[in-house]
Amino acid sequence: MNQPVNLFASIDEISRDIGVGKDTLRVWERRYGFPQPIRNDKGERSYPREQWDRLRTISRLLDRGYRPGNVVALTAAQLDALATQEQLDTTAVEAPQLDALIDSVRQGDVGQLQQCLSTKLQQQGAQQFVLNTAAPLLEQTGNAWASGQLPIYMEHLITHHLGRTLQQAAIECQPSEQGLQVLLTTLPGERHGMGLMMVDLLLTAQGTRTFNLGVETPVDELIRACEAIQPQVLALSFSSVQKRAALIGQLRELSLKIPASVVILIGGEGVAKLRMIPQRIRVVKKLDQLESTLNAIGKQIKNSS
Amino acid sequence: MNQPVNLFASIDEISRDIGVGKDTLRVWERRYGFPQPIRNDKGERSYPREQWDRLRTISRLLDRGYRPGNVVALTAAQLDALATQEQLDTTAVEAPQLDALIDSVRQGDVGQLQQCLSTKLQQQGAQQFVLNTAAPLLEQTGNAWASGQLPIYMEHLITHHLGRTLQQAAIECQPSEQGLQVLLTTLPGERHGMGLMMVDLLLTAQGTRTFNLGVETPVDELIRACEAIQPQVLALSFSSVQKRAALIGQLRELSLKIPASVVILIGGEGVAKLRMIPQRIRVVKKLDQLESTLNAIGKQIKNSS
DNA sequence: ATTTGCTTTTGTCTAGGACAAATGACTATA
DNA sequence: TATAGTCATTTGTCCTAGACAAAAGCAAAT
Repeated sequence: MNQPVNLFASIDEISRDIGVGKDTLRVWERRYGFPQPIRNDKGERSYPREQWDRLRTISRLLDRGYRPGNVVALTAAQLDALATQEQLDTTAVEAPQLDALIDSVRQGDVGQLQQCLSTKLQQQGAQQFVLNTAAPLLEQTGNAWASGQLPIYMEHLITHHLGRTLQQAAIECQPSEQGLQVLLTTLPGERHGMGLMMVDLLLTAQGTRTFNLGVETPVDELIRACEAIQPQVLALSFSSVQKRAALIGQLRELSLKIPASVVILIGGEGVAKLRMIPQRIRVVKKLDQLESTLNAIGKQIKNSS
Repeated sequence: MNQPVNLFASIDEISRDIGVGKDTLRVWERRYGFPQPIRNDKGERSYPREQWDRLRTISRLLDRGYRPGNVVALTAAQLDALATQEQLDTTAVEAPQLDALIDSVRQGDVGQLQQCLSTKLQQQGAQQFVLNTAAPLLEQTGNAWASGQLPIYMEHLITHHLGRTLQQAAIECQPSEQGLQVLLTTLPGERHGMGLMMVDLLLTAQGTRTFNLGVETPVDELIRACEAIQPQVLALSFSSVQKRAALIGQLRELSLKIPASVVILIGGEGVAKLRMIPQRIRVVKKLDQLESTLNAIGKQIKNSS
């Protein structure tokens, strides 16, 4: 009764679920011998549940910087060992409380989640809420999902309510009329909007006026948006970077074509390892550095004007 | 200065932007002779801006029920003729006001947009706001984008603020403790969450308690979610249906494996043409029928208990 | 400690074939 | 007139196997 319902999944489902291209899945099979799906009557790949789970773990490890050649071919046991080790390494400060939160969702009590988030928001204020609750909760949830402890629908549920709370908080902030104007988005390929919303709230709470374009704005559109809105800062969020080359290219294009008066800011876990970043682009490696960075920019602009 | 910046786009960009698979793009080229991208120095397809625009129009027409064989090979002029015709057919009631709204965004005045949405929400109340403003605005925006009148970043901007307004409205509603509980999501492949949010607000405004799982919840996860949350109603939203077969299959699976006590509700533009829908699934073809349908369900459940 | 060059790894693209599901047109039945 | 059944056509997705450039790792030299 509580068994997984779909024992097998198509390459399309797998690809979407773990965020790895179909071509890549096929080439892994060719090169590393894993995954090794059975074929259905049409000759199409059909991935058993167990391989699906394993691929999910692999995908997570790749996000952490491991390389396919070193993890794709590992046995399930080796993989789990690595995964738990990784997870321990990054356990957050407020872990127990967040675990309790996730547990409440696990038991079907969504009201509890919503209420708890609101309470924490009240207690901590917007900025601390983002740094101490929202970000770690997201991380924790992701870990729980990756290790199969949390079904994806619960991750959805948590994400949704977290987003809701963030947005509400942002609406309640009164942006000062004369503060900085920040244009906020992600580049094509980055579908995670959560980081965006956290940044949005952080900035809004600080009195900055934000224009959140949502996810995946094409570069040329972004350039046009800058011309139309004329912000002082353009902030881009990256959760994980798959195509470093494309990204660098896009950044370079931006740095050439965006008016020099606009400060370009990039941040998120995905940019930590990047090199070859064009000069004028400033990197914010951690969320808690955002505020000070922005203050610095504010002063800088004030002085120069 | 106001010219498009990227004169050429890769197959990946095109595919993501217009929502058509890469394989499909290649096979269109083979079969219909369009698009006919030039090749870059690596031999890869490189789509000129003009073909990109044309593909976007085509994609829109396909959503309206046209078939590839009949529209992909058309000349740009023929295509435009068809598109404008289609657009005229569906012009909404409150069009002029909405056009003004879109115009304000076009001129870079986002504050105006946000404020206008809030005002309309206050004036009309949640339900009328969804029916008369949100839904038509989305439609109108989509049309403007498809015909190239509105850059995609503006569509993003509008969508974002609309979503924000909807969520805020939903938060302000007080769900009655004893009303219906509705689980809300989309199936994998349907990435449009806007319909979801509109439905969420409509229901919440009505006193229903909603659990919004966000987009693309896999079927088996959905089944588990139903077991955990035990809602009275499961509502699924579809904006456009690409793979009818897969959808019907998923619906059938749901109808078999979801407890019989749960009413399954599907709605959205995508389901209007569906046949072969399993008996127990109820279809809501238009947003304004949602309220009465849900009331009926509420009574039905009350009587039977 | 940073730059330069070399080797291996890795993701994505290409071509053309195949096939089942979906659609549309046509026919036969109530 | 409407509904159900049959057949041909249309259409999206998957397949194989090869190719290649960009990224990452590593070593040597500045």
